[in-house]
Amino acid sequence: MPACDTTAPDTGPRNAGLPAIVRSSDVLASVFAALGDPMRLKLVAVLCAGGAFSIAQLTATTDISRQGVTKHLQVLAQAGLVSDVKRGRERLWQLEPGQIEEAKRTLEIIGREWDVALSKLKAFAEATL
Amino acid sequence: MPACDTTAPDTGPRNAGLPAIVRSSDVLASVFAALGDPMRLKLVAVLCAGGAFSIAQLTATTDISRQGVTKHLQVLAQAGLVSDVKRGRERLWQLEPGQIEEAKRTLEIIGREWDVALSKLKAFAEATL
DNA sequence: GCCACAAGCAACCTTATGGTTGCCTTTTGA
DNA sequence: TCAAAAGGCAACCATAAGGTTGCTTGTGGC
Repeated sequence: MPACDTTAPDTGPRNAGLPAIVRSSDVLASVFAALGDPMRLKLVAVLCAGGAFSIAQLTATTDISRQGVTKHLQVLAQAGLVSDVKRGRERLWQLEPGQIEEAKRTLEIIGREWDVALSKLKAFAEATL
Repeated sequence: MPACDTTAPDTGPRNAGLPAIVRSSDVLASVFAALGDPMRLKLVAVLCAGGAFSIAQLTATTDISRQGVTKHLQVLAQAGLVSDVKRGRERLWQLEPGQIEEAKRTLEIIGREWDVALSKLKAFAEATL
């Protein structure tokens, strides 16, 4: 897969102040991708509501197999959204809110930039009318 | 273990006060999934920085084919993140910030719930020491 | 020491996804 | 009026993703 570099060609929509979003887009995309599945979203919701749970406990809240849950947890872990701790013969999973904060901040930036762009567009339209 | 069962009267993580997240999880997941790809994230960044662009213009900012860009735009559109307007022989795409706001709000909720859960856990731990 | 429970590993299957190419339709403008 | 630009449609390909089953390993309790 192409690495999606930060400097776009100058033709067309030049990167007029492209937000820092694009720079770390791979990490960020992996976070969004991890949240982009109903089952994982549910697991996150369960974890964020409860604290730390074992795989068996988490599996009980779903209707898929334990292995399925494990795979989802690994996806979430790889995106840095959850972390695990071994305790005895079980492994407890809990939320790691850092990346969630990061993702939230990105969405804030997008929204803000968009507002700026919109107002510029509007000003331009009014000026040329 | 689930710490102090203030609201959760059961063994596992039953739907103990699951946030409203889960209800509309499918729509929400599709939004996150749409953002969960570096190329689409870049397209969103370009759109949010610039206003409205044609497919050809957007393609010029990437290194994939026009058809590839079209597919990505359709994914974004299906998630409600962008919308299009036909103008002459070209089709202009622009951001639709509603769903982005929604996603941001969800992440806020997750973060908040998690804080609450954490403080409960902490209180419990301190009480039993 | 032994049994049962929690989890890990690995193979496998099916479908979705990201990307391509080739060709057709619509619109523009000289 | 007709060539070229913008885009749509459809087929195709490779690989990743979601899920399963079966078996092995590790731990705890009696």
